[in-house]
Amino acid sequence: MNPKPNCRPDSAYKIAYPALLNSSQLEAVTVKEGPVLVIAGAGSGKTRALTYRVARLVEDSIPPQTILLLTFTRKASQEMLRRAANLLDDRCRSVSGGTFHSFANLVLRQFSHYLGISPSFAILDRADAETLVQMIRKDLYPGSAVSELPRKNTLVNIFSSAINKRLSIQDLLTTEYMHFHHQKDAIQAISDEYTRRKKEDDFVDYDDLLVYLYQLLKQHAEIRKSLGTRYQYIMVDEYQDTNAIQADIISLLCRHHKNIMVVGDDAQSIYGFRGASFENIMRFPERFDGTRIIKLEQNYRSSQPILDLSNEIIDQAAEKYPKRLFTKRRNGLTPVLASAGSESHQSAYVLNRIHHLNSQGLPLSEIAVLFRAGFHSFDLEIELARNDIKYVKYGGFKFMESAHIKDLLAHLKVIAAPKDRLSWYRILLLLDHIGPKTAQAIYSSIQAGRIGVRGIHAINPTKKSSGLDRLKGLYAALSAETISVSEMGDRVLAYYHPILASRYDDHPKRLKDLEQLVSIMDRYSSLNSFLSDMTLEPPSSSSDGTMDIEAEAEDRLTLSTVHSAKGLEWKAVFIIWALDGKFPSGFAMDDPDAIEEERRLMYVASTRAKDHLHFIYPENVFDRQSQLLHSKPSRFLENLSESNLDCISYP
DNA sequence: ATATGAATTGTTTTT
DNA sequence: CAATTCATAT
Repeated sequence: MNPKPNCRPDSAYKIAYPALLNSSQLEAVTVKEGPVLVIAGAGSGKTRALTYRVARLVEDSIPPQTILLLTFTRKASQEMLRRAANLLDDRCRSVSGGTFHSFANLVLRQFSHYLGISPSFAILDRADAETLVQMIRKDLYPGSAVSELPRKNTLVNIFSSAINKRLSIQDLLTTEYMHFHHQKDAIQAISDEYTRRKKEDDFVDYDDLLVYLYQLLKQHAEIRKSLGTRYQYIMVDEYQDTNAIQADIISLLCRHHKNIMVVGDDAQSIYGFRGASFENIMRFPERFDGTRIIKLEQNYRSSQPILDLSNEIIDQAAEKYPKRLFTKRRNGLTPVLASAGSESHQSAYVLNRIHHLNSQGLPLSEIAVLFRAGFHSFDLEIELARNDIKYVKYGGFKFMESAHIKDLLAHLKVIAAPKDRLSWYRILLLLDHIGPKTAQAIYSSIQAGRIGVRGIHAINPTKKSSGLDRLKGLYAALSAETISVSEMGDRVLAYYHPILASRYDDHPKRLKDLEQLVSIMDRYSSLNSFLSDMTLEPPSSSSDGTMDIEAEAEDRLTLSTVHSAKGLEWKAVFIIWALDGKFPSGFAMDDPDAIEEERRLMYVASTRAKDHLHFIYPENVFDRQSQLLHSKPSRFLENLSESNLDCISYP
C-alpha cells in the first residue's frame, strides 16, 4: 500500500518524517520520481508537504540548485525555503524558487538572443501597457470618438485574455466581447501595432514573458535539454491558478525526466479572469502518463462547524474533484451571518467584535477582515483609524501604480534601459513647456546618439528650459561609476521633489511613499534586480518593505482582498459586504462560469478561519452601476442548513 | 504646442 | 468621485 521509493531506512534521516506527517503527506514528501498530482484541500498542510519535500530531496543528496519551486508569489517560495532550511540546514536556501514570471525573466535575460530580443528589455507593467496602447490608438485612429473603440483598459484586457486563453482576437471577440465585435478589424490592427512597437522599443509585457519562455523551450531543443538538466526536480504550487501556457512550459521543462509535482486545489481556483483554468489541474493525469494522485483531505486549520459550512458552500459547485475535508477539531462556534442596517453599522459590528475578541486575549494579528474588492474596506478603515486600531492592508490599491512612484522609477528605468520610450516621455512631460511633441523630438535625438542616457546631454532646447538643464545635471551625477543603488534613489528624489511639490497638493504624503521606496532600494546592489523586482513582485501592502521587521513585531489587524488572502489563515475572520451584488460581484451575475468562480472565492474566504467566522452585509444598498437595490445576503450563504449558520440582526 | 479648466464617464480580483 | 477626455486660451 505504502510504497517505499527510497531504500534508506527512516532512521538514516535527520528529520523524523513519519512522526511529523500524516500518511498522505508522507507519501507526497517521499515520492521522488515521476509525475505527481497532489490534490490538497484548504488547510490540509500542502505548504508543509512541499517544505518537507524540499528538505527530503536535499537530504537525499539532490543538489539544491537542481530543484525548482514555482509558486504564486515570491514571498511564498521564500517562506517555504526558509522553513525547509530551519528543518534541515542552509543548503535549502539555494533551491531555485520564484514565480513563473520571475523565472521566465531570469531565463530570458540569459537567452534573449535566441528570440531576437534585447537582453536589456524593459518589463511593461499593466499601466505601462495601457499607456502604450493608448498612444497607438491615438496614432492609428486620431479623432475617433471615445465610444467608437474600447477603452485602453479594455483593449489590454482583450489582448491579454486572447494570449492566456490561447484564442485569436477574433475568436475571443465572438465569445466574450460580442459588443465590440463590429470593431474587430480596428482592435486587431491596434494589437498588431502593439506587438510591433514592443519589439521595436525592447518592451516585454507580463504575457510576453511566458510566451517567449514557451517559444524558447519549444523551438530550441538544446536549451530545453540544458534547462531540463539544470532543473531535475520541479514543483509547482497553486497549480489550479496556472494557465495553458504555464502548463505547456512545465511540460517542456520536464520532458526529459518527468520529475514534476504539482500541488493545488480545484475548489480554490480564483484566477480565471487572468486566463487560469482549473482544466489544467483536472487534466494533469491525462497529460502525464502514470501520474500518481495523492489527496490531502485532513484539515488542520478550521473547527468542524467552519468546515461544515465551507463544505456546504462548495458542495453546490458545478464541477470538482470529489473530496471531503475532515478535521479532528470536533468542537467550535457556529459561523454567524449578521445583517447590518447600513455600511456604518457593518463597520460598527466588526469593531465591536474585534474589541470583544481582543479583550478575551486574541491578538489583532490573529484577526482578519476580508472583502471582494479593495475599496470595500474604505469605511471600515476610517473607523479603525478613529478607534486607533493598527492594521495592514493587502490588495486593492497598488502602490506601484501611483503617479509619483512611477515618476521616480521612470528616472531610474532609463538608466537600465535607455531605449525605454515610455519612461523618457514620462520624465520629459514632467518638465515645463514640454508636451507630447517636444518629448517625441527629444526622445528621437537621444536615441540618435546611441549612447544611452548620456544622449540627454546633446539636447539643445530651442526654447530656454531650466528643467532640461536640471535633468542633465541629474544624469551627470547618476553616471558616476561608484554610485550605489540607494544613492541613485536619493539623487532622483532630490531632483524630483520640487516637481512633486508643484504638482500635488498632498505632496507630503507622497514624499513619504517615495522615501519608503528609496529605503527599499537599500537592499539592492544592482539596479536591474531592483527594477525587475518592482515590476514582478511589487510590495503588496501599504507597509510592506521597510518596516517588515517592525510590522511583524507590532500587533496589527489584517485587511485583505480575498485574492490576496490565498494561502493565509487567522483565528478570527470577518467577511464584509457578503451582499448579493457585491459578493458575488454584480459583474459576474449573467455568466454562470463567473458565478462559479465567485463561489470558489467565497470558499477560499471562509476556509481562512480557524475558530471564528462572521459574514456581515449591509441591508438596502443602492448600487448606481446596476441601478439596483441590493438587500439580500450573498447567494452562497442562502439555503444552507440552519445548524451551520447563525443568522442575526445588528444592531 | 502647451496649459488649464470643464465635462464626462465608468467603477473587481493580479503576475 | 477620481481619472480621463474635450474645448478653449495663452
